[in-house]
Amino acid sequence: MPIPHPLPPLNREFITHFGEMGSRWGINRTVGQIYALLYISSEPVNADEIAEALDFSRSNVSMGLKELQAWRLVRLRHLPGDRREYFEAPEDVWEIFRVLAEERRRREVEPTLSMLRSALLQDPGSEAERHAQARMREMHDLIDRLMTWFDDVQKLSPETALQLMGMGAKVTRVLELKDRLTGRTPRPAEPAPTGAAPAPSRDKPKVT
Amino acid sequence: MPIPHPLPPLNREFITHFGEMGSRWGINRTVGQIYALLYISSEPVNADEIAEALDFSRSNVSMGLKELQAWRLVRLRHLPGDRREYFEAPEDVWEIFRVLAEERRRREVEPTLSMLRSALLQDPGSEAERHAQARMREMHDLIDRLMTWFDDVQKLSPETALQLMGMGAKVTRVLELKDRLTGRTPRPAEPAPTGAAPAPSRDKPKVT
DNA sequence: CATGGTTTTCAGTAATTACTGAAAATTCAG
DNA sequence: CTGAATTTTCAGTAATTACTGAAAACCATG
Repeated sequence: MPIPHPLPPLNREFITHFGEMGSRWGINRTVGQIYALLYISSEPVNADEIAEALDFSRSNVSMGLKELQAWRLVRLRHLPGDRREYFEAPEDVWEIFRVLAEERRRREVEPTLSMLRSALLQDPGSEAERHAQARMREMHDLIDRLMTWFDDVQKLSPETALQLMGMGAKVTRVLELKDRLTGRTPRPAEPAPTGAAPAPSRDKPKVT
Repeated sequence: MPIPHPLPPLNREFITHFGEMGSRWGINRTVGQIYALLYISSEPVNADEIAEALDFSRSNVSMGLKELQAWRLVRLRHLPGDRREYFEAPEDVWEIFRVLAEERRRREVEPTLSMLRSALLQDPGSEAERHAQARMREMHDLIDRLMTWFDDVQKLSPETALQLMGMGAKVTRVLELKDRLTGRTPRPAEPAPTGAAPAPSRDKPKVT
């Protein structure tokens, strides 16, 4: 079943919206639209169909697909008896979200962490630099924690991850209980590793 | 203590990097740089100092600051005996992260959810629309869950939130245990509310 | 309420980013 | 191999976004 032309209003609306959103998140509008189209299609789509449906030039579509492949967001398929390449988005939305986050991390977060780490190794030649470093350390530590946490969640199966989120604030009761048992009141920014605590902090080499 | 001019190399490097990063996340480069400057400054800074330090026109700085205020990322201060306005970033990185996320949610995520919800209410006039709707529902549900979860975390104190993340995968042991107790093996995408389960799923009106 | 200091606005321009068509490269069936 | 089908590249151009200087608006003080 080919892509209807023109696109039905619902599909059109979705695609337009995601083009818009893409551009707000630093992804170019046409790439966003192409992905939206793939996402809502019930079967793989080839480049010509995309160009037709969205009224982009063939070369624009080619570039967009290249970009999406670089982001590992599309699967490439070949239909028997057809030389053209067909593209599709993963079935599972959570998978898409995961890959997107992974890729952004690789491209943007990791370089930022490196930059911060290297800045923290230099010795400050002035008060301005000393203070800047202190701030950078705070930022580094937050990002680092967020990433470690994200690693953990990422390893979970989609179901477990969603379930975990479903628990939300509930989980904190465990923490409150733990705090009461180990007899301290939540205060310091540092997890303050309590010897007897059931969840000793991870021993990532901490830049200090 | 005024901003040194030219900026010391460490500070310069940090600022440049964040300008770059900003643009990759859909925030214009100069706004990113201005914020980086504020972030690493040990005291409030006025617009002229920013223009001087970064070599931007005064009007460009004015627009950048306006933007940052709209994002609620800067505090405005007045120093006694000085008519000019001084700006500063919050002390706490987690607070910055939180506000940023909140604001992006308000501006981009909520409109997307609305769009999806409204699309899901229409009745599909074709098979293409019917399938598109099914995909939209999946996306809606994922975003909705992520947001509910984020709400919960956001309510936590910074310390507790970081602590929670520090636990990471550990938390899942609780889930595994619970699954074993309630005698099911993680499988369905839906949390499948078990009557006796300690954490019954939230009852947000589900678009269906 | 006039004045100098300060911030904001905005039309014009510069810089960047996106898009296109034509041509080159690739791929594969015969 | 050859050539038709398909995809990619890329130089040129269009569209968008960012930035500036000059002027307007604002505002605290004498």
